[in-house]
Amino acid sequence: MSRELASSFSPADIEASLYKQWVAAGYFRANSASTKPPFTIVIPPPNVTGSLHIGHALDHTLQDTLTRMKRMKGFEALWLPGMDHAGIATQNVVEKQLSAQGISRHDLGREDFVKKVWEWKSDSGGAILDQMRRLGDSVDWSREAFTMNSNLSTAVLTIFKKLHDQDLIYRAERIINWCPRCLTALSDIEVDYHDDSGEFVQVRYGEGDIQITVATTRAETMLGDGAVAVHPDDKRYKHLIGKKVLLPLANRYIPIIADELVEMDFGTGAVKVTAAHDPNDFEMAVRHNVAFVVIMNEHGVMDGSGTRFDGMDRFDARKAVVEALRDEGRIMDEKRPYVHAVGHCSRCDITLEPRLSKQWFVKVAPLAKAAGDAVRDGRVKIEPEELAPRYFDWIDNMHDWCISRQLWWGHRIPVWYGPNGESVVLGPGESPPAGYNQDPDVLDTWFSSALWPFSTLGWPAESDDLKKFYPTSVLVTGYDILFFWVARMMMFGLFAMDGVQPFHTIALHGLVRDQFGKKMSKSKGNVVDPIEFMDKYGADALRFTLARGANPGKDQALAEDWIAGSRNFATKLWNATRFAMINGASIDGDLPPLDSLNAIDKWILSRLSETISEVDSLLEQYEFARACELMYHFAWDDLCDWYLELSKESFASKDSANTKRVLGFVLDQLFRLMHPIMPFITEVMWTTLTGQESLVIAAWPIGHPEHIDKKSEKLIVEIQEIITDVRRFRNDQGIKTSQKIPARFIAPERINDYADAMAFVLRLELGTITPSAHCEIGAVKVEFDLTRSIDVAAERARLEKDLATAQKDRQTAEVKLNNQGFIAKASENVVVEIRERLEKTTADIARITAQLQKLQNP
RNA sequence: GGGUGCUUAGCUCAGUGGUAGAGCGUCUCGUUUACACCGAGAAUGUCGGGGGUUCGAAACCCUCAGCGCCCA
Repeated sequence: MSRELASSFSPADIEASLYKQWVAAGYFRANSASTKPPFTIVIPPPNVTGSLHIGHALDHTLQDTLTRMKRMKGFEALWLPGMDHAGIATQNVVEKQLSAQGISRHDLGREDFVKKVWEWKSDSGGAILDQMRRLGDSVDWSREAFTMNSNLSTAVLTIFKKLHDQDLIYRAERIINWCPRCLTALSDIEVDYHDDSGEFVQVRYGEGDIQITVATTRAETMLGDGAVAVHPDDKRYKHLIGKKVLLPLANRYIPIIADELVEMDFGTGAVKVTAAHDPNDFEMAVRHNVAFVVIMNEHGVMDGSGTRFDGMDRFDARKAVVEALRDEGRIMDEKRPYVHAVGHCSRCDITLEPRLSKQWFVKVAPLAKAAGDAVRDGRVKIEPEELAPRYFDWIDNMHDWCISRQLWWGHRIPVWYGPNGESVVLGPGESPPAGYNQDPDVLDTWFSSALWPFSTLGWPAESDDLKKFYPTSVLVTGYDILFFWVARMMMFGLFAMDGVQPFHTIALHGLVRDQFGKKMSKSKGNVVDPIEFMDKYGADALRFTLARGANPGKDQALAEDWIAGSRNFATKLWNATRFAMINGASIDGDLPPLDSLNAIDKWILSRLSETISEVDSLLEQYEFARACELMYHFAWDDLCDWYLELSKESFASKDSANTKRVLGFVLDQLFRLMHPIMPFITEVMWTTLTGQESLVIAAWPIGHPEHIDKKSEKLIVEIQEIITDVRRFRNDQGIKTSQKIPARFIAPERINDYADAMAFVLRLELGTITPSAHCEIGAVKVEFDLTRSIDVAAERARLEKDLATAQKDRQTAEVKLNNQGFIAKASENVVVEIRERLEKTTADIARITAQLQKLQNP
């Protein structure tokens, strides 16, 4: 194995081949027969129609980081990949292709259409899978799953029957969200509400003594009114309750009813009740036995009202109805535009229509109760905790779930109807009686993805995978699909697996936003492409950027500059490693005994151990951003800026065996620590450094308590202060970095031991000199022979600034110590700390003042 | 309308009671035994407003204002 790195790091050259090697070596394959403890993550299945967007890149980076870390920690780590068949989305894609050829799915027929979709899937579906390889996802490809595969379909049939047998699935006529374009029912969560500019009109119903004015945003539905409702306590209308009022245009008489659902303060306090076209009205109608009048067909076209408006599109009808009412003098008030939230199809964005329709539902109450309790009693933890109330709020108030869809692509509802209206639910492998026909509808896609944590592991079979890897360890996903998917997995998981929760922890992350924190959207044109970023900066840079921005449950802003910054960080590490290896960094043999090391070596080992322990604990708590921050500063500041600089003198002149070994150790451990976040570059650097097989299967680093050395840390802080102050002096005096200055240290022995190292960093030539200037840092004096007089003004400015700082610091310390309350009540160590601060600043002030005086009267 | 979160440097964000931080950006200087995708140094904040608790508040409590998200 070559033990030298190329002069520059080129991600594009190595990433793809490294990934192939990892897969070929089988590192990502989990073994259900293993005796190691399991660690399982199932991937939130992307849509088969989807491609990798920046949100996936974040989600996958976090999951991969956890999986890789656990694998290194000795767990049998399984990250299970797969895709969702995405009913409506996929059907839409294929239908669009067909319509380009002038064919509709009905021309093909159901069987051929479904065949077409499968063909589409094998030709162009799953583009995202290759993009996951780019990102470095360490998923177990041998277990790749798809919600429409036969084993997952078996799971669907099994649970449908089980739910049905326990009366948790029923068929009923209800108001559901209907998409007049996709021609299917939608569940509540497939509805996107956004503000539309509509109208709000008040219409006078009735004649003579019996008149009442109602307010509505959907005037055309008045043709289907079955009643007018008022609040029972509303004095304005009390006398009208129970009377019948004339419904204009339709020329029918409808009752005036009283119901507490009506808000007295809203509009006129009287509302029209259109039982077949509004969910709230539906409820009232059931309570009061109001007639259901259907006036619109599945395409959103007026139909069945028996008026001249039949045949008009719903929006044309709205205008026409208002016009007709105006002609009759029945419009009492109009607000236009009236901006209000309107439901749209989450797939095609068309305005939805509430529609009375016979559909299949899951009775969620008992399931949701169990799903809420699992979190309430701590069996499932939501991270961050702040998001738990949102979960409860939703799951404790959930409506029954409409699961039937009028589509062809999906799991067909396993219910068969007999010639006389009988019905039978079939489990896997069962056949219907002769003459029975299957329900034409398919199940909501989320029905099958709710089974994902166990259907992918072989359920309902009692497979080895299921035994080994269920329940899964953690579910990592964006808070935006907490309701869509997470809650449903909770319900079905607890139900199907006899109360065993599908995962121990739900770790929620936020959304990726643009550099100004704005939501990314196609219309704003601020959408970024993760593939482009990987092409340009490498997968590691993208991963590091996303992980570094990932604070639990919080959105993150992302700018291309920041990915470039991560690339710079990768380059920095590369160059540092190259330099270290040229100077003989080594992992051969044991670390030298601690007491044989100099303070610089002891310090970096101490810092390394602290960093490892803290990063480990942060990653275990899903605190990716903070973990990255620590790694970044350890690597760049401690290691590159200080340790390597302070060690150069030793490499250049002395026996540096200890430092070479320590440096090798530090790099080895650091690469292990960073590998889960930046797998590619760390793999190349580590295998080159160590000559070993792969970091993917290397052991995770652990902190060494015996390496923690506060004394050395304190000493190095002192040395850093001295170096920084001398650099400031040189800078203020306009002395070039390259110019060597004769100098000497007057310092205590513990500092003086490192005079050579400091001199090397500071470009000082130590020796006997005639000083013409000096710096004082606490008890340390550094004298220089500048062979010219110093810039007095610059030096005075520098000292005066130091003086001001010291004075300010002393003052705040003094104020505290003069406060009797502080002395009496503050904790001992805080008081001691402030006393020390007072002493130090007092000494500093005296020293600086003396220097300033000398400057004036040399 | 109900719930919930946020407001800290020019920008994006950390910071759960003890001298205000990071990255990027800005300014000055610089090619010295890794690295200009770099180094050194510097500037920059009455921590949204007002009240309270406390010896001490960016942090805890109350209140107001603005912004955002979820649900209806």
